[in-house]
Amino acid sequence: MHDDRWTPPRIMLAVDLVILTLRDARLHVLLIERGVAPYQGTLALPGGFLRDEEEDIEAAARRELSEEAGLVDVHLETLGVYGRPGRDPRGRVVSVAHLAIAPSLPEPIAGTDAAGACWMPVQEVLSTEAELAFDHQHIVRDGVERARGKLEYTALATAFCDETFTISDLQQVYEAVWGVQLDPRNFYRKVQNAHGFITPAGPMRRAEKGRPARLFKAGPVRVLNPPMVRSAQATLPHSAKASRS
Amino acid sequence: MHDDRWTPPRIMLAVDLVILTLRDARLHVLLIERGVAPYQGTLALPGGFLRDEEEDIEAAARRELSEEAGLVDVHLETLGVYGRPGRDPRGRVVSVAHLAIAPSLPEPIAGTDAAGACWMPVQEVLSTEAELAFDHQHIVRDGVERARGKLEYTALATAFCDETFTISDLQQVYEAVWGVQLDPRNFYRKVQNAHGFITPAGPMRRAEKGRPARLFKAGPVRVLNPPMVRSAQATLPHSAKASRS
DNA sequence: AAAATAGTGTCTATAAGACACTATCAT
DNA sequence: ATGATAGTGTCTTATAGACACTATTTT
Repeated sequence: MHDDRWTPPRIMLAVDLVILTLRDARLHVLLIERGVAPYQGTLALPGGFLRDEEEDIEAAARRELSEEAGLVDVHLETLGVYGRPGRDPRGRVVSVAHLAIAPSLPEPIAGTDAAGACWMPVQEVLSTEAELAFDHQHIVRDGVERARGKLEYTALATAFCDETFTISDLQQVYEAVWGVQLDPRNFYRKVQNAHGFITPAGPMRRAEKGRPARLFKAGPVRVLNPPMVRSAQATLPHSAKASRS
Repeated sequence: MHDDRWTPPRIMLAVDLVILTLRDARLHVLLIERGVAPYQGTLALPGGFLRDEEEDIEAAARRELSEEAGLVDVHLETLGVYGRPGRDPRGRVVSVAHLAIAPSLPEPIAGTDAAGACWMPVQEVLSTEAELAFDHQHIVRDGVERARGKLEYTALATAFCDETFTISDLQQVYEAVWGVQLDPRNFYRKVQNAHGFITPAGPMRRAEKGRPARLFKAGPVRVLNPPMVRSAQATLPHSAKASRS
């Protein structure tokens, strides 16, 4: 079928990171201004090549997460493979994209590298045309889609929160990621009924403006049952809908 | 931070295929007996290296699908990346696993290559220890998990069926992939209520033993609403459960 | 007291699961 | 007629969404 001397082609393997977080109730993604060609000066996802032939892919992703964003111990999962020929002018580069979820952080970045790192609202990234380097806008879109879907049937939302959080903190996550408004009363009930989703974190409380809320921490369960269905209606209590009757 | 002459390592990229189908109401996966080292003589997933540096990854997967299984025009999606160092004794090989779903086929294989190809019940593959080459058992497990999950909220089940099919054909898919038994009456209602899941295919029918059934074809919708929830109970009408009362 | 957020309860529509019943074929 | 599979209807229970109401804080 083919030449006996044939050997497989060698390609370059990169990891890219879609790092999502919440900043003032809006979903943001971490972008870095590229310092070198190609796409010098253009915004791009943090990432880089495998360091050597022995490095594990997830280890490389965690290394970039630490080097470029100063993040450790955050949720990290494989998002997909992006390897279309021609996506990188340097040659055949196949990138393994990862999705990372970080709790809200005060600083834009506390990392070591990456002077030009910034948190950018996802909405802006996805609405603009040809703003990001490579196929990174497409990767961001896929990452956000993944997060939206997993919020429904897994406990991923807690990855956006600090160690302890209130139920409205959690609601803000759902509202920001899904881009909808939810009824706090029904949300409260659904979260409580999802067995193992959240567990009380001591009798502590926290205040600021209204009645102090109970604190919770992530529960033991990763798959929600019943799931937090994102059904058709966005539950804007009784507004909008335009005039109808 | 690093040497100016540093260049990224070059790795070998492979594609592997988890091809699932139904054979006499059981879920099967296509395996091939390896003809060359490493793992010569061991069962493995069909797959192979990228042919050249220009070949697109999905194109390579479709090529292997055709060469090794004789399949064209079947459902194909990326499953994941398997690149742990040491998984292949030939060096650093990163494999992009794909999930393919084929309708029931009479022949074991009609392909060109692959003399030693065979359909193997998934249950056997997953229950045996260290039976498959490389990390392929793990990949099969992930592929089956993916299929199980997607059956719930997408129209993937129709990919297991021929162009036209009956509702019990579809039910067999769910029962085989999930490994449960479902009530035909409730299944009928749920499938019909999932808007756009299936559409009638002419006034044609088909018979064999009982009353002829209506024929349907895959509908336009890819995401099911409402989903086909695989809830806790397996709905074995009124059997088993062991003696209890 | 007023404003604001936290948390509970109640009502209604919808969907899931259990299962009786009717329909249409081959033999 | 009988057996087998297809398809419909009905009942009960659980859950989603709408929303009234109570609780606990700050100002």
